Amino acid sequence: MSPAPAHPLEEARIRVLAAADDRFYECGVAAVTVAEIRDTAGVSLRRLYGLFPTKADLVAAWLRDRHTTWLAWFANAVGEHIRAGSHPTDAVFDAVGDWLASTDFRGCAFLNTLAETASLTEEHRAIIAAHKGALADTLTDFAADPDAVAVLLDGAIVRSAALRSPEPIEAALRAARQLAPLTGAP
Amino acid sequence: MSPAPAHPLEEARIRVLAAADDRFYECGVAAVTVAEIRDTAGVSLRRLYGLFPTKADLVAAWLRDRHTTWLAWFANAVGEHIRAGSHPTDAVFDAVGDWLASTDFRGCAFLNTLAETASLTEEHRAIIAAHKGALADTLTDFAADPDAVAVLLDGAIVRSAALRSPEPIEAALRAARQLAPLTGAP
DNA sequence: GTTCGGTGAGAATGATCATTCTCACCGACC
DNA sequence: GGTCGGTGAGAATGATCATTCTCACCGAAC
Repeated sequence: MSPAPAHPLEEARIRVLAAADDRFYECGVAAVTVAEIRDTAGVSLRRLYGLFPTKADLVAAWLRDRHTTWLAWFANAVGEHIRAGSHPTDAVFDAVGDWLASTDFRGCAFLNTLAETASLTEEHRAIIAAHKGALADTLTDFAADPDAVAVLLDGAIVRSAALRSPEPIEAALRAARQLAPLTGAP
Repeated sequence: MSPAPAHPLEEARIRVLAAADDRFYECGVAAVTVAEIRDTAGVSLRRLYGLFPTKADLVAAWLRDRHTTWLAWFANAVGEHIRAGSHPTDAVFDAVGDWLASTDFRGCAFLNTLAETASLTEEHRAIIAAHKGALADTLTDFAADPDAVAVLLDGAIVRSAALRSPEPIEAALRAARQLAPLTGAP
């Protein structure tokens, strides 16, 4: 059904990145060993190191991959809520609210990784900053003050992780509804 | 000026907690070794382990200590801004804005520690949740919707750390000013 | 003066990793 | 059939820790 992978190498790369996303997000970068990624991906250590010469390289590739994937998921989820009748600003919070309520929610992967200062490279920091910038950019289509909505979203995400409850998204939505509306929106 | 320490033991405990706060906040819990805490505090490993049987115990004591210290600093800083003429809600953002702009700002210690899932105990998680709950409680005096303001504050803190700019606090303040005002406040 | 509980300094222990290396194997080409 | 580049499996290497242990020392009590 899916297009055949160009190379066995490409296929291994995809499996490794999927394993990295699974393990790194659930347990944090520092807590996951390269051996665990190898086992989850079902590739040999040799191939893993051939694809990503160091663990830091793998982390960077994972962050880049998740940056793309998460924003795509987000745009799609917001679109679905809008199509289901939500006001654009509300839809943004509905989408994130769905995520917060999912059982495998573990906070924002980028903020979590940023907090693991131990082995973070400058490249990692740049990817994380770019992701948070891109989130605000995405919101330009849905809110009059995208930076303010981004603050509400990230605040709800981290407080939800800390308090272990999806409740903060409701406080965030209450606040968002009092913000100046998007001019010219339907 | 300060009351004389009851015991040399008590004095050592204070120095260890100060060292822990200095190192853990700057570098993250996982990146700081027990030996580094010993050197910074100037106590022997033996005494350190006598005071805190495991590193996890030290982390828990540090979190509890910082919980008290940070909230006291926050209440005081907000009070100063109010005395200087700020509106109560504004004062909350002024206080956090000062912190974000300081050179040693490294995000929220509690959220950072939460992200280091590796060796986090249930006790740690409980202290972190309690801290975030207490922050919202503190805001009851300064805002009509303390949970919404807490979301704005935490969002500004993490986005400021990720983007490496104190700018998000301004977006948060813009949003806060559009929130329903505190009824009965001066 | 001697003895003893407690102490500092720092070495020893035992884990846990990231990364590299070894070796036996396989399929492609001659 | 034989050779060879590349591969999987997993052992070896070298660090880095948290935690414990050793030993020599000091001041107090007798």
